[in-house]
Amino acid sequence: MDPEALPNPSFSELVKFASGARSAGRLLTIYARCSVKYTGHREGQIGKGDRIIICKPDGAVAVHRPTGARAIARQAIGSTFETIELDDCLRLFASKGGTETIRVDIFDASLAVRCDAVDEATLEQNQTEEQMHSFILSNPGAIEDGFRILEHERSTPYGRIDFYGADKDGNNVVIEVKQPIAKLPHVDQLQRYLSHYQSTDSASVRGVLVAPAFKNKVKRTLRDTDLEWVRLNQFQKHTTSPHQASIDDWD
Amino acid sequence: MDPEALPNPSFSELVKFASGARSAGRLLTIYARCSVKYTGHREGQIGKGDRIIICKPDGAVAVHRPTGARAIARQAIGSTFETIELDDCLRLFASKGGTETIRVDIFDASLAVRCDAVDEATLEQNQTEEQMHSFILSNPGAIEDGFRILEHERSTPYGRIDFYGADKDGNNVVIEVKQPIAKLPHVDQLQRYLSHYQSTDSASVRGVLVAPAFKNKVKRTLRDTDLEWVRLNQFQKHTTSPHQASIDDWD
DNA sequence: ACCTCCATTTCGGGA
DNA sequence: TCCCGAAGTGGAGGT
Repeated sequence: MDPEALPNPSFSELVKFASGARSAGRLLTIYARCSVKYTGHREGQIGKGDRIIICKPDGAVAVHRPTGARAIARQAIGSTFETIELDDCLRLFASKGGTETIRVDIFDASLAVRCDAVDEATLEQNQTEEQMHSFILSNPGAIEDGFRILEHERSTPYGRIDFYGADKDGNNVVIEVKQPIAKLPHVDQLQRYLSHYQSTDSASVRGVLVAPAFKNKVKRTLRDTDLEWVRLNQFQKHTTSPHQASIDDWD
Repeated sequence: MDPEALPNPSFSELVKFASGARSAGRLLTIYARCSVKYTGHREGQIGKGDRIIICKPDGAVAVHRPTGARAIARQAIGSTFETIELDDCLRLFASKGGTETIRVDIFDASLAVRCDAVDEATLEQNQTEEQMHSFILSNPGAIEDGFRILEHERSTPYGRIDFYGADKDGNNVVIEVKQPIAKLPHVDQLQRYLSHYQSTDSASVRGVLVAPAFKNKVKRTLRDTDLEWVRLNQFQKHTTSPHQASIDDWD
């Protein structure tokens, strides 16, 4: 990654360092006491504190505080980037589309690092809803005996239905799939889809929520509203794993 | 922030450096070629690539790729942290509650940095739902003439209602507030609250969605289901701002 | 101390 | 390009 570190940079050194990183397409990180202000769908600001500012070659910016899993502020991919030296601070400014902006005022920079970074790998995820969809497509009988899929991802004025199908008696069935656990808003979603058919179709349409796990309140609500559920526990997360994950798990 | 940088560390140097950072409550960042694997509600993995690994004193971990506004993997606050030297890699392992784990296998570390970081500032945000709540509390008439608030944040078996009140004719009203724009799931939420009162109360209860903006589909759905909406455009984001934000905006 | 529910934001896919 | 849904964290409040 060939990192260059610049300790205790002056503002003018940092401006040069940053612009060098940008033009070379390098990843830039700055360790500094700074304040942040941003605009966009939301506006917000935060006073001075010690933070790590990451400026990525694709225009994304992330500012991390010393606490919390998430960045305190960020800027989307494709932003353009400026630096300007003011009286008491060095201002980093990134904007996208004119209204989405982030402004980082650096009062005291302790370290700047720029490096190359190549990352071609793609993330693979398990226990996703998409995997449940694939499984159901191949095994419609897992929903119930005789279930047939009529349409996958069917569009309606009230949103896209995961599966539209029919049971062995010819009733139509709306299936909503959830991962990792079905909650109250998911019951609402199923209700919304059903309300479409109940207003347009005369025939009865069944609604089924499919998930590896259900909150108790969800089962009760489903019962109260004449909806059904199917538990596909092969997609359950490993709470009952034979052993806890540990650093020694080899792979 | 008193940063220490350790360029091209060996695995054993890095182990020592990391454990020193941890015991001193310092913020640690590692620039390295690594692969990541995590478990929790979801499981996932990503192959080798150049990334920045941030290990925070509160136990949070974030791994950033050279692209994208978000971290590719993260671990929540309160995790405990181990490092172990294996044959071909240095393994960082953080876990919380036994099932939520992240494992970073470092194959080639280019730089490690540890530093102090103090950040006492609190984030101030505009255009939040909470601000709309305050406004409505002070100006219930903004909902409609004669509207009275009976209860703010009223708990029900189906969730917490933003405002429960009464109109000038004595009808009860359920208010659901949304920022920055009301979407279909928010209509569902309002319906869910209303279904509670429609099953328990004999009197009619009105449902009103309040937001600075509404999707067209939302207005149509509200009309179809005999619900109402109120637009509070003073909380609208500044699309029509007199000037674009720029680096020269002073404050 | 855990659980539940909700606000919030980004990302990806489809229209 | 816009719209919608999936996904994951944090925080507040209740048990």
